[in-house]
Amino acid sequence: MRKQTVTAEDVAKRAGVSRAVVSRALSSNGSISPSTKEKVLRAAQELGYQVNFLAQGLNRQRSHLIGVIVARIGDPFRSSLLEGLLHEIQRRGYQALVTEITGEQDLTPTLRRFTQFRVSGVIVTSGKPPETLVNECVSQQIPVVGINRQPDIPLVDFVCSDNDSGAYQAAEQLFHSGCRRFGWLNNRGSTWAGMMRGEAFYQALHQLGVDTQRHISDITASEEGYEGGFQAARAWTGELPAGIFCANAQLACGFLDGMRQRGKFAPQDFHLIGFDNTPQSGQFSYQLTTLHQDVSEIARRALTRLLERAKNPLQPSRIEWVKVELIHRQTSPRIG
Amino acid sequence: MRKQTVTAEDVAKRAGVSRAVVSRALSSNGSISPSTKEKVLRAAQELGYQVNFLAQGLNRQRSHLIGVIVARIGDPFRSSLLEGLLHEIQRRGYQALVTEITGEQDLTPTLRRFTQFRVSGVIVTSGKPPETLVNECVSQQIPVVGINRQPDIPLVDFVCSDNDSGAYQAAEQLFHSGCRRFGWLNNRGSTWAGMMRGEAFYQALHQLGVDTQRHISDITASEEGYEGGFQAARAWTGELPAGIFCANAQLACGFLDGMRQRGKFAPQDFHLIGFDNTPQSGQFSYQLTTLHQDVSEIARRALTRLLERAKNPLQPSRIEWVKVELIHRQTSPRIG
DNA sequence: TTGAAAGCGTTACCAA
DNA sequence: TTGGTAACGCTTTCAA
Repeated sequence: MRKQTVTAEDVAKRAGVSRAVVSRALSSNGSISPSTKEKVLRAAQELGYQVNFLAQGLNRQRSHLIGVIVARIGDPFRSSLLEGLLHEIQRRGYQALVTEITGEQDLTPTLRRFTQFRVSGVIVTSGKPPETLVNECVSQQIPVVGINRQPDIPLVDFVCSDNDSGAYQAAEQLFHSGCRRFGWLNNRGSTWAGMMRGEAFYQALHQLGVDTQRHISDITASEEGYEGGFQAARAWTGELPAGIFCANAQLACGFLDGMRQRGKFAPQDFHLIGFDNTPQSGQFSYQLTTLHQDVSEIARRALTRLLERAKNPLQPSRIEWVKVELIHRQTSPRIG
Repeated sequence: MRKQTVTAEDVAKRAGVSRAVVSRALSSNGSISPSTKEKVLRAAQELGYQVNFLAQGLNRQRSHLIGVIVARIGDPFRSSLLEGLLHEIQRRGYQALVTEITGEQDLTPTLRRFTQFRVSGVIVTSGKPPETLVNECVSQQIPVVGINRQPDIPLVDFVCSDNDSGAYQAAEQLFHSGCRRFGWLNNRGSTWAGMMRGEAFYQALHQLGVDTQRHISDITASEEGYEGGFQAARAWTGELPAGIFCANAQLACGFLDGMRQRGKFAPQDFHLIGFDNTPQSGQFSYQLTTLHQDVSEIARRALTRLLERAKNPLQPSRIEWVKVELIHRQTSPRIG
């Protein structure tokens, strides 16, 4: 019975050279004459040689793996972000190691596992990794980048959608549509990004001359997602604000439906602007005016930051803000 | 400058034993006295020792990685299936290697990459891997399991939702609701699962005494997903069938919206039953009657099959049908 | 430009 | 029960 897998040794033998030469031919790392290189390549081809990434990684102290931490993939925005990341990771010749966490407590074992695989980098799209853990990564020269997370960890880069700009655009759209009473819809225990959007919304309205104490109401959902928005709408008792801004699309769609059930519709009875521009928000039944997050661009930048920091691990932390764009749909139609 | 990573050697030194003993203490594989085992474990703990999975995998010829092939994660059903798989993979102590493919042509490089990482198994949720490639896996003792794929590859196991049963349940529900003219909605270039559902629907209606030649119409969407269903509804010219069964939830929601735009509503103007029970299908705006696919159960069985075949690579191919359940909602209300 | 050899960190076999 | 040692497959000095 012959050996199952063909190794560099086999290729070397066939090409009449040494293992070392084979390595050089394939990694184009170290000098080699064009003719032997071709000879080796042909031999490798003929034998169907495939590098053993485990051995390669062990030797180089780094695999071609990139760890991705996600949560609640069922959420449409999250899954589209993951899709963007996978695409970009593969495009750059890496392979994604994906872990879904269900809470902060999963972060430690996950990050640890990633280091055990000697990943080339870690992308965090959910949770807030404890600083000590991140330091472990840093000390092992593993770059970490956070997406839409609070950018306050040294030596970690962040790529975030421009929440401020989004909130301003929303505030202006609502204000110039004639709204004078406003609502801010978010769920209890929101993400950092959600909270940023809320704060910026208040600020923007303040700058537009709105009395933020008296004319903005917080609408707080007791849970996240569609269900949270739905319940919040059903539970709302006060007067309905004319213009409502919402932390994300799922909440917004739920709110829309909850209000619909009470016989209230946008844009007739209130305006509503969401965030994320998930596929669902564009569907006929919702047609939600919303801020588009450019997941492809976010993914591209995240990878760029990762690879750059791999070369230069101690450079200061960088934060990149990715432009968001207001998509005008029915729940707050374009003005004029 | 001290060494960056702590190795088994370091632990051995500290515990006053050999590397081999350390290995045994951690893998509980090979005999070791309880006292030394504890000693080693403590030393490992104190040093914060973590096994290098690359080295381990290289030696054992198998990593603790499981490759997962997906496509269009943006689709709600697909992302929930992925979620289920990730959960199950992690629960069993493995780590998922996820690759998104955009077409059949991505399959070969992906599968090849998986073998280069010496994965413990491959789960295919999209695409139909060429038999030669699968044989490569088989010859390397890498188990492959397909989910909702056509079960016709030797030495590969399959886990599928019970499309037949689902189609029968749908047919009965529609028939007993009084429908006598039927429609089957699917998109051009559908998946195998979609086609199975259609065939079974025809069969079921036939058994119920329906003249399948004259009383069932094919409604064929020119593209998949919501958009496809929406367009199909807008483009439909014939008489609207009383009871429509649809290959999946996205198509169904799109169809519902497309009809809604034309002033036609379910269940007043027609009945509609979808497949998948995605979160969206339960939302207030759709309330789609649909067949629930149990993704957790599918994931569990897939992993079970994978691990079992790892032990016994040459056993005959197995197909498991996972029960589906009709969820009664508004588009075809429960009878009686 | 090439080859020999020394690792990379584990595990598994074989003696002791 | 233990320790030595030979793999696992690749990369990378260092000489030649």
